[in-house]
Amino acid sequence: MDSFYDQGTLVAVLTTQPLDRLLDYRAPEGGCFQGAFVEVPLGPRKVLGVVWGPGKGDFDYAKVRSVIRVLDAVPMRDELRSFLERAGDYTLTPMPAMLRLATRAPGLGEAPSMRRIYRLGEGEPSRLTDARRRVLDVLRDMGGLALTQGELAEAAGVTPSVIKGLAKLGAVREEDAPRDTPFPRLDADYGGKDLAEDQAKAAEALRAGAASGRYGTVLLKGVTGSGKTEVYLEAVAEALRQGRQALVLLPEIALTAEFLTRVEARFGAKPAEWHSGVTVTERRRVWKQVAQGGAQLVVGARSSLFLPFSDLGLIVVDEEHDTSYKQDEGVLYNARDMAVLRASICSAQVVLASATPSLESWANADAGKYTRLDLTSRFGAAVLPEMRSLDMRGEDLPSNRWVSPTLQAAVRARIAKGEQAMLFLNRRGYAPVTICRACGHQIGCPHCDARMVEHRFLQRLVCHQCGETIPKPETCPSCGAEDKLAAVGPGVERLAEEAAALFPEARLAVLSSDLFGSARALKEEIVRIAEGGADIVIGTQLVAKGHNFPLLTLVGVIDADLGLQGSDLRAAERTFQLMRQVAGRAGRAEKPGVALLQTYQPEHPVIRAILSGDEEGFWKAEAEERRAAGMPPYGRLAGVILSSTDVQEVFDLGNAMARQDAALRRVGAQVYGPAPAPIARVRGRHRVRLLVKAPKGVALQPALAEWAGQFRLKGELRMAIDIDPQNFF
DNA sequence: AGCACGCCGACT
DNA sequence: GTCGGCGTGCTC
Repeated sequence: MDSFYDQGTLVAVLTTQPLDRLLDYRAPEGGCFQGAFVEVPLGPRKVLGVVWGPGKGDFDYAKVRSVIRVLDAVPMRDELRSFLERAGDYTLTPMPAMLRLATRAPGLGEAPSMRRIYRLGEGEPSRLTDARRRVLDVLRDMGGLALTQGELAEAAGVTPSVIKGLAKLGAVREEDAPRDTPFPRLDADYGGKDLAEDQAKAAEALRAGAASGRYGTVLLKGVTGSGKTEVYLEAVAEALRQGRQALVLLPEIALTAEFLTRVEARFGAKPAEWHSGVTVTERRRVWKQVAQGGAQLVVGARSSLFLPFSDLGLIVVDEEHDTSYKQDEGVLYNARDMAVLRASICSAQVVLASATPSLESWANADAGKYTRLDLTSRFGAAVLPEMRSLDMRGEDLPSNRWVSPTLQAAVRARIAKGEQAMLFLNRRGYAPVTICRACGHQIGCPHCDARMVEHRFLQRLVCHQCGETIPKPETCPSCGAEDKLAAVGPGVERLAEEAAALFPEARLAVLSSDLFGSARALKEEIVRIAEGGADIVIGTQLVAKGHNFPLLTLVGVIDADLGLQGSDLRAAERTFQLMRQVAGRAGRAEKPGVALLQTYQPEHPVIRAILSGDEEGFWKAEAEERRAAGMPPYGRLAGVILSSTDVQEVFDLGNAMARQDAALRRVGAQVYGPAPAPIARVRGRHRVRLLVKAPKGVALQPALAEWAGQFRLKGELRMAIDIDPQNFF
């Protein structure tokens, strides 16, 4: 049970201000509970804080100030407090920053705001006009439910003055109701579907886990279209039956709309939604209702892991391999790992769902830490696509053309049958490089070391690193030559241009994240395509993320080699996941699909693993390589990124850090670098990277903290420590 | 994060 | 002599 502190006793308060320790305050009038959200004086300001525990009493008692007030919010539970502490320890993030993650709700402490609502009253209007009757009819149809003035006026087709008039007569009742209302109850037994045999088996295992009331992690592996979602929704249903809350994490906001519809079909109502696209009032409602138990299910982005659940019993991480679960700015955490941590603290179940699990999760299942459930058969009549490589060394293709004759013929055959074909290229824009044919100059970003990517659609050059855009120059910025700038290499926009020339009668649709102003527009386009509104779909990574295109029977992967090269230790794994997912697009409904992979290295182990469908073989080989190299998940890595506007400064600090590494050597860790980070300049800041590699099982974080703590950061210098780095830039 | 204190260069 | 640059330190 949470402790209570009487008025005047010392309490230690964690604030959202970047202080490196807790501060003592006197408990306010009326006392406060541990975990209470409070407003405290800090110098001349009032700041947000949480009562973290008893005061230490090591500060001059006369100088200790009082908590100003306890905010109107459910006190933070012990479970969330210890989650924040352990997540902060793990990621080496200062506690104030962790608290900020957990308090990202505007007006969190304000008294519940009210709004005026209208329901049917007792009185009879003296004169029943047409407009007045419509209003009363609407309210009668609501069966006692109340509406806001705006809602009522619109539903009845009247102006607000009609409602005001009825209110005066007592025919409708005016009331004040809290704005932050609970979410509609979800019915665990509302719309269950018939499950295929292996789905039913997996669902039963998940239900048993959710009913156990204990911690456990399940890796739910199922090929695209095997019905993973239906299966894990059964785990959600069980958590709801147990009276506990559930959280479903999705990697991409664009996927939530489709998912919400499925939840509604299964549980009869929409769940709470939490991501950057949600309005501020709705965010506050979600935050408060999650704490009060008025939200049973939250669907959200990684930040929803830090919501103040009153009794969280299940966390689903959908597409658990997705790299966007790793935050790469601000607090660097991996939502997949943090989900497991939070679940272990609050005795919840975790479901990691993926068609192509990360090597980490595969290894954890292999080692027996996670339970593994496999869905093998695809739902309905669909079967896995047939996959073949197209050896580009044998294809006759002019330069600046990327669709091989073999692929062209395959596309034509599909269109002729009234089916859809997809051309996949994981490169946004028109051309990745703009080069001057006179002097060889490549146009780069003025602030970063990245090349500017031509976006013909926008008629500009765009830096994919910092977002800088410039109009496409007429003359070479280096030698001044006119009309010599050439677009080199393919992007989806250019691929679309080529496809339009190759297949003039076909209807094309291009799916690239930067062609849509909003998630809604993108969603509409996806629906249009799914309904047969296009013959050829041209897309980037976006298309690999779980949309259902029933008419699609051919996927052509334009450059299967993209991503195989490079120094990224996960390049092979990523390529494997991406290729399998894209290939999984083909033939999800009744029509069997074919996936054709254009490659210059058909004998590459990754390409061969994809084609042979020997996933276990791929994982085992990849795991063996990582084990031999002492790399994650069989060893530990941490990245240190130093940045400054001054190049010399960053390298000086990097070298000093590499030299004074005694704290690291003591635990058997090694430092590599400093090296220019792969993108050595971002938004005008020079970046240098050090990599720390340690054996598995050593206490790496304390050693890193001691090591990094030796160095004082002056002026513009910044240091970010990235535990378990995913992106190697 | 803010804000105050404090120690060195160009102004009335 | 003083106004102000931002480096350093403190906030219960």
